[in-house]
Amino acid sequence: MNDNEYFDPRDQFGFRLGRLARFWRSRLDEKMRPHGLTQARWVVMIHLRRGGNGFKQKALAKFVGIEGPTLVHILDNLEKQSLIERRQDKVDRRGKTVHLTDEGWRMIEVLDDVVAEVRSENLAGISDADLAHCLTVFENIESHENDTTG
Amino acid sequence: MNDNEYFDPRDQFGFRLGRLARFWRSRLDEKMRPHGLTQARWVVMIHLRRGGNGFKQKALAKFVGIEGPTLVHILDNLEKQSLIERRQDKVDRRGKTVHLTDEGWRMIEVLDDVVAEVRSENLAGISDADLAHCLTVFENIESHENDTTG
DNA sequence: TTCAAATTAATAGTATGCTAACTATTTGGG
DNA sequence: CCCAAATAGTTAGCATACTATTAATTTGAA
Repeated sequence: MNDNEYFDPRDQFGFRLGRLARFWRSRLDEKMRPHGLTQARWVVMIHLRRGGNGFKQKALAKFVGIEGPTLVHILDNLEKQSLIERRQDKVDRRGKTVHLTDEGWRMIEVLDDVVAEVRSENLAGISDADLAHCLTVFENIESHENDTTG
Repeated sequence: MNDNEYFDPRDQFGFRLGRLARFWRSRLDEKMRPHGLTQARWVVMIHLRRGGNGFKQKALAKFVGIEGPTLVHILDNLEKQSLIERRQDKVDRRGKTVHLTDEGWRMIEVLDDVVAEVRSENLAGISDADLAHCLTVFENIESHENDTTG
């Protein structure tokens, strides 16, 4: 008997999660490549749109769920592409605020279609209820963050 | 109204998936660090155990779900740690087979406990049925691999 | 048999993500 | 006021992941 066929979902979950995340990223990167963007850069731009311009970098990193230095590198690239700009914060000279440029806004509109296409391909045949169920499980797992009291 | 509260699960799925995968990896890496291992290296070792020693590198990469060059680097590190060894394939001199060392087997036994601990922390309060449901959704998404006929 | 095509692993170069350490600035206690 | 501590962003260095390319070897067709 091939024991590859018999999986305990608890044993498999972490590995499958990572593999699917790689799969998802690679599909998105592939479709975005002609536009010169990547998943990571697009995610940052989307959070700027959602949260409004003028985020301080630290707040943006937290909103996106990445660390400061990771954001720095992504912003460097987005700035080189003229899709965002950093401005010196007038109140606190340590800080910088991040803003989408006009070109950035236009890029988001273009990429909305690309992203919608990838989503509909990846999620074809899967119901909203199934996805919502997954998201609930995801939230439960993340909520165990520092809860090692058991 | 803060529209952060109203999420379409289809819009959110990709982002949440990536964020949870980062969270999972970071929890595992943190617990494995004292043993000198990482999630990526451990996943390769676990697949060697599951599939038996003597994989050709190409087959192992496919089994793990990563690309050849990524595996090369991970094997370089595992070999430096004396946890695996590469052997020249006797039949096909282009190929190499990968084998767990005695030390590798011992490490796996030690890490089984660590991994079980992380799993039980991360998955506390989540039922097998919920996880199995997620895995089914994951499979459905991955099955759309090259199915862009729509 | 011989040489082009395919195959296997490795190397080069890039992107993303992390922690630790550094620089500049602000804040707060003496 | 002044200096220690905190904070914001950056830099350095590492691991992981990818694609494109290269080197060695095998395969297969003329």
